[in-house]
Amino acid sequence: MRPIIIGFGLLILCLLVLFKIAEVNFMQGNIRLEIVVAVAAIIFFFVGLYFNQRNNQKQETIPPVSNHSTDIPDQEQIKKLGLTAREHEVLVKMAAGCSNQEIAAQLFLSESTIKTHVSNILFKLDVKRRTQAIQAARQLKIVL
Amino acid sequence: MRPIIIGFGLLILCLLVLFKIAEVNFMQGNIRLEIVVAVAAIIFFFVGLYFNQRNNQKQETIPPVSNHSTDIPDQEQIKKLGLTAREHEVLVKMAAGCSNQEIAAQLFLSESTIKTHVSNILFKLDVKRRTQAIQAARQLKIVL
DNA sequence: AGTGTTTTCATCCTTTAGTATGAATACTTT
DNA sequence: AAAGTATTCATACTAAAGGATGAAAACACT
Repeated sequence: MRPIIIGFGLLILCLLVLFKIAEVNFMQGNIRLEIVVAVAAIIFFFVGLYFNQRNNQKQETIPPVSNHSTDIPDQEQIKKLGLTAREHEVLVKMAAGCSNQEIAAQLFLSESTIKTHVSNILFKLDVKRRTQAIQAARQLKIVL
Repeated sequence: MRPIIIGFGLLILCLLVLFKIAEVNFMQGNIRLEIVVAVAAIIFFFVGLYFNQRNNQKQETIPPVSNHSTDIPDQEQIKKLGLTAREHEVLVKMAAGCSNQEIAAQLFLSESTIKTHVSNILFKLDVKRRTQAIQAARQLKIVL
C-alpha cells in the first residue's frame, strides 16, 4: 500500500512542478495556451488509461489462487472466526447454492432461523452478501 | 458505424468550441490558467477511461484460443452454453461476490444491463439463483 | 441454581435479485 | 446494404435477501 501512496505523491508532485514551469513560461510568453492545454490533456488521457487498467486488474486479483502448502484445516479457521456448528452447516448449504428457504427445509427449520444464521455468518466473515461469504469461505477452506 | 463517427465529430466540435470559449475568456482575464488546465485534465481523464474500456472489450473478443491444458480456460464450455463475451465477464464478477450494482459500476454500465445479462446467464446455465450459477460455473471450469 | 452460549423463531423494514417486456444501437457476417 | 446477433437501457413488477430487534427454549458448565 505504501508504494502506491508514494507513487501517487511523486506523480502529483511532478504534475505540480510541470504546471508551475508551464505557468511561468506561459506568463513570459514562451509557450502558448494551446500547448499547455494539449500537454495536460495528453497526460490526463494516460492517467485515465492507467486508472482504468488498475481497476480491471484489481478484479482479477479478487479470487486469489489457493495454495496447497498452507492448507489450514477447517476446524481451526472455523474456530478463529467463531463460527458455530449450525452456522457452518448453513454456510455449506449456502455455498452449494441453496436459498434460505431451501436450507430451512433441508434442516427442518424456519426461514427466520436461517436468516438469523446467515446474518451472523456474514458478520463473522466480515462480508456484505452471501456471494461474498461463499468466496471468503472457499478461500479459508471451510467449504469446498 | 455512422453514429460513432457523428458522435466523435460532435465531441471534437464541442471540445473545440469549449477551448475557443476558454481562450477568449482567458485572454480577457475572466478565468485563470488553472481552471482551463483543470477542465482539460478532467475531460481527457474520462476520455482515457473510455478509450481503455473500449480497447479492453475488443481485446477480450479477439484472442479466444489460449488453453493452458489443465487449468482455467474453458472456451469450449462457454461455447457449448452459448455464453457471450459480456455474459462471461459478468459471470466472473458474480463469482467474485459482486452485486449487480458493483458490476455495473466496474463495467461502466447501468444496473439494468447487468440484470439482463444475469438473467440470460441464469437461463443458459439452467439455474434459478446467482449462487447456483456460481456453483455451476465452477464445476464447468468457467470460473475459478 | 445461576450464568453464558447456542439455537430457535418472529416481526417490521429496506435493499437487492430476478422476471418480463420492449426497444434502440452496435457489431458481424453474408 | 441487409440480417442476425450482441449489447445496452428502461420500466414495472415479484421474490428473495438482509438488517435490527426482541425473546423463548435448550444446553453446557460451574
